[in-house]
This record gives sequence, structure tokens and C-alpha cells, in this order.
Amino acid sequence: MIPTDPFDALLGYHLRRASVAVMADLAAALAPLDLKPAEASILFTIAAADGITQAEIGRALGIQRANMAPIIASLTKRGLLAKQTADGRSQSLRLTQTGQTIHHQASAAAQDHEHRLFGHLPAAERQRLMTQLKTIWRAP
Amino acid sequence: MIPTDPFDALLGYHLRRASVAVMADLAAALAPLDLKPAEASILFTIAAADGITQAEIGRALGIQRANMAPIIASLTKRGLLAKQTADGRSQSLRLTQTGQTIHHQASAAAQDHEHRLFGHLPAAERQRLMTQLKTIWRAP
DNA sequence: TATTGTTATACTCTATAACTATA
DNA sequence: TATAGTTATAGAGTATAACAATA
Repeated sequence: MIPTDPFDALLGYHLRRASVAVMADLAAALAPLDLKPAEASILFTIAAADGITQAEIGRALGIQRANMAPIIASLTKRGLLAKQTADGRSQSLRLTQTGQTIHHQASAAAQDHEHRLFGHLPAAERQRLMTQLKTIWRAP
Repeated sequence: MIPTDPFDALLGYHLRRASVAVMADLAAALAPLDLKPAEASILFTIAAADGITQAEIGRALGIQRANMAPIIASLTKRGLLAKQTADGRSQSLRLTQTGQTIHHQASAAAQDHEHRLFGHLPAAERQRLMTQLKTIWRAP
């Protein structure tokens, strides 16, 4: 169809296409839990850093403060998170019992998704790929 | 801030973060030409496949027919593209003289962007990374 | 002064449905 | 029947600005 692929040598293009494909698979894997990837990433972060505030989560994940508010409100309303006063302006976040259950399920779904998509790569190669990707986004 | 990074072993997460960072840099690199990444990718495709139709471009780039229409209309209105009747329902697309000029500038900007972001990687390593990314998005 | 949480809002990207004209 | 182009529209995701409360 296209005689010479104009994107053949463009790493950024393939990075983008790969990201879109992988995110679509992850979204499908999390859909049964009624979780979007961003919501799952927030649960993962709270599970790993109990008592973290939503502003800190936003900085860690690259989500803006203004966009964190409705997501945290929704997860709290669903009974997955509990807020606890940290100081007068910020609140410590923790997973509720239900939140922990959903977190475990989301974690299993994400692991399964990763294994399904990347399990065929030799461990060393997969590790090198991951290191390269980390370098790319943490560089700037 | 976060004691143990819950995303440390999740390839998909770093793929996504890397893609977002790279796309932001590309968007900034193309902004002086008043081109978005998607528009530039369409110019690249037409330059490589003169006379291609917009439905074919959409399939090649993963852009839906309905979303191609306004983009092609805009590029045509700006004088970068010319339409020529292929058959009664489809049109061959070509770059105008202006379109070719912009295409060359966009190509140079993209090359510069790639070199700036990935130039530090050894050629062999960069090639392997690209091959892995191609495999990931072309697999499903 | 700076930060947190929040609201409002706008813009882009993407997805679906429906229509016509043509093959 | 299937495809191309188009329009309308809805839903995400993301961006900025502003505000009150607090540090």
C-alpha cells in the first residue's frame, strides 16, 4: 500500500503506536473492575505509599491537581479510598478494605496483561527495554 | 516520596510515560510550522505514497475515517494538499508546492527532534529498541 | 508568599452513528 | 453489499485560571 514506510526510522512514531496499543489492552483488562488505567495507577500509588496526599500522587504520576480532584472524589465515593486530615489543607489517603480488594485484583489484571503482551521477551531484553524507556521519560 | 515504586516493573507504564514525553517534544518541534503530529504524519504518508486516498491514510495511521475528514479539509484549505478525482467516491491526494516545502521542514524538524531525544543511544541499541516497539504494536 | 483542594471551563482527541454517493 | 467521504455528536483526557483555606 505504502511503497516506502516514512516512519520506518522514526522511533517516536513506533513508541506512540506501541503505547496506544498497550494502553488499549490495559484498559480492556481493567474494565471488568470498572477502573480506568489512571484510576488503577492511583490505587497502586496509594497502596505503595500509604497516607500520601492527592497532590503528591499527581506529581508522581504527571496528573495535574485540577484533574486529580474528580478522580479522587469518585474513588472515595465508590468506597475504595478514605481521607484523613493531614494538615488543614491536605488529606492523607488510604485504601479501604474494599479498595485493597480492588487493588489486588487490579494488580493481578495488570500483571496478567504485562505477561500476555511482553512475556515472550527474554527477561534480559525486557529489562533493557524498560531501562531505556525510563531513561527517555525521566531525561527531560 | 514513594518508598517502593509500584511501577518499577511495569513496562507498559514506562512505555506510556515515554510516549507522552516524546509526543510533547515533537508537538513543540512542529508548532512553529503550525502542524500537529497527526497532520505531519499525514504529510509524510502522502509524500511517500503520492496519490493515496484519505481512507488509506487513515488505515495506515490508525485514524478513523470520520476523524480524517476535518484534518484533510484543513490541510487542503491551507493549500498544502490537492485533491484529484480517483473514482467517483475517492480522491487521490498530493502535496502542493507549498505542501512539499512544509513537508521538508516538518521532516527536518522531526529528524532533529529524534536526534535530540535518541541521538545519545548507540545505533545498535536504538535499532533494537525500535524493532521491539514495532513488534509490540504490530503484534495484536 | 506558597501550597492544597476545588470548581469552572475550554480544547483536543477519539469513538459511534447516520447519511449520500458510488462501486 | 461494501466502501469513501462527510456531518453531527458524545465522551475521554488534558490544560488554564481562579478562588478559599491553610501553611
